[in-house]
Amino acid sequence: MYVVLSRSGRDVRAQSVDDGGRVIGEPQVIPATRLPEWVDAQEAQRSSTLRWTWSDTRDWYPSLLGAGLRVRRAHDLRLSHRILVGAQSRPSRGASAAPAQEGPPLRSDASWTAPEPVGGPPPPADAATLFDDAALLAVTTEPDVGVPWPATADGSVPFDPVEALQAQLRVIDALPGAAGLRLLVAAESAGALAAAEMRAAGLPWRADIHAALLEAVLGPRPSMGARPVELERLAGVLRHHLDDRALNPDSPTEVLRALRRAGLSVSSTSKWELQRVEHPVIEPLLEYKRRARLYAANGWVWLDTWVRDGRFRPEYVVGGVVSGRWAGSGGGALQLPKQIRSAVVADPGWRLVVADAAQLEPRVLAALSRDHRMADAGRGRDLYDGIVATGAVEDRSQAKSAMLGAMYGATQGRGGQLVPRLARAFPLAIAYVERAARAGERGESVTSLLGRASPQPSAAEIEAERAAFAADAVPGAERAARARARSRGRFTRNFVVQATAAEWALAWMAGVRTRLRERFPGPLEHSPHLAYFLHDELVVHAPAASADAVADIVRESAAEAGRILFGTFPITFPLSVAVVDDYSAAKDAPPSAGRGITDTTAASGPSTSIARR
DNA sequence: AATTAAGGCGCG
DNA sequence: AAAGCGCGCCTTAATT
Repeated sequence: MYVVLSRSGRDVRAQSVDDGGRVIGEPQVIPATRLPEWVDAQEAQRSSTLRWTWSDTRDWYPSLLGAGLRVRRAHDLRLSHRILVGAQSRPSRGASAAPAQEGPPLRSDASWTAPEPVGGPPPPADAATLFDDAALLAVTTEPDVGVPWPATADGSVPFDPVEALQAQLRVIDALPGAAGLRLLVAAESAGALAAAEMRAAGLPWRADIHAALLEAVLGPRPSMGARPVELERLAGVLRHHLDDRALNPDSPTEVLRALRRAGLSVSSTSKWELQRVEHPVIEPLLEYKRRARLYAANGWVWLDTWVRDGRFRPEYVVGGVVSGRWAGSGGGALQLPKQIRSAVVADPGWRLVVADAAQLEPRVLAALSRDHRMADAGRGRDLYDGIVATGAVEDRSQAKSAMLGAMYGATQGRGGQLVPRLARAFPLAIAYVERAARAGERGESVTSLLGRASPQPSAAEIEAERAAFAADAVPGAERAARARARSRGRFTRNFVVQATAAEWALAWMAGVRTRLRERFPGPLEHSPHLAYFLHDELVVHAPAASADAVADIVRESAAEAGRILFGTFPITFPLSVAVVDDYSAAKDAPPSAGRGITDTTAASGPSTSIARR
């Protein structure tokens, strides 16, 4: 049952709609000021079936959270729209593909859909080869406007969310993979709830600890525009070594020029290149860069801007990455340097439960491709160790390089060398990503397990590629076109894994938040709550007495996420779970603990354990 | 003066 | 172009 909310002056209209999209009864009108208590009452009466449906969780949920409520489930029309437009515009292909049944067109409004609206006829059903002109997609017009959709996020233009919901439900029913899409839309909406909750609660942050760390590394806070003394000192060392009194170490151009003048054969000033050069200037230069980065990205200005009342409240952008991963906005939420994680400290009497899914993406690939041998390799232990045990490669580091190489499309270097050995040991898994790569090279879209579609190449790119293979093409164009196609292939190759891993993570997070709410009801801030999320890692801020129960919840939810996505396929998703006072203490279990997947637990120190199904 | 691109580095 | 995916955001350099 959906309860669709919309604003009408100072009132809120609530219309019930059943799972088939049929309107149930008359709309109720609730004064906006009394919405929280009304929502609360509805949740209490029928929360297990009810799905709050609104244009945008970011517009509706914060005020409910502010009133001390948490809702169980939601349907975010904006996020669902985006997913469905992507799924709908994907041409079905292949001789055996079901006839296109795309349902009613959804309006693609640029202000609401992050991916560019795309559309196009299916390519020829026969197996088209790479760079065959026939394989390139022609691009047609956007789908017609079918569903009224607000042009602005505040819903100020006429917009009927009931109609929008009905259209979405019809589209889902009409698309192949409806069950997956239904799940995906629910998971994405749950993510939106979690993101709002995490922003509301914030990540506990000790500004004093952060500031002390800055002083230790940079010296006292400098006045505006001045360079911290430690950076100035290092700059002096660099100037001395490079014999350049005026060198600005922040200018890559100047530094590169000075390095070459000093006789170093480098083509850039990037860390990876400098690391392999022997010269007395390298060490202080890398040290300067490390500290300058801390100063610029997470220095005092960052602290002033982003930490208030002991909390860091970043904005999470749900589905902000094409793969469905979250992005962040403001404060570099998803790039918190490990260097400063010691400032993330639980409140007195509270703990951080830090959980990390071990080798999530390779495990997702094993399950996606139904590769039992790879799944076996990871059962109950570190997957890379398991790969070594099969004899495919010599050591863990090789296993990791090979795995990443396979998922990213490495052709050279260590990864490129090792992928063939992986392919012999795990042919199903490797074939899966290879197929995705070939599809991308042909200009096709690929999908995640639940049906999130990768964006298709733009009309301009396809046309440029076509032109590059014409008889009168400019010299070199063909090579460039092949490079672009390969680049697309690496993207689609990675997309199938990254996007499905993002779905696992959404399911995991959804399970955690639902269980936390059930087990520990009441306002967020007074009970265990999600505090941070980072692709394959979750942090729950919890009263110390509840930390062990929370750790169990996190593990149960991981196992459940595996079942939701992959059913009975025998894949495990081990977690390292640490109950700690500060975030930095959670990083990597001690070596004796077997890389973080043993069963030791202790209330006060770092501890790890494995999730089993 | 105000944007945009490039170089670089943090995270997964 | 790191050998190979996805991001955000900082400073400097280039362009309008």
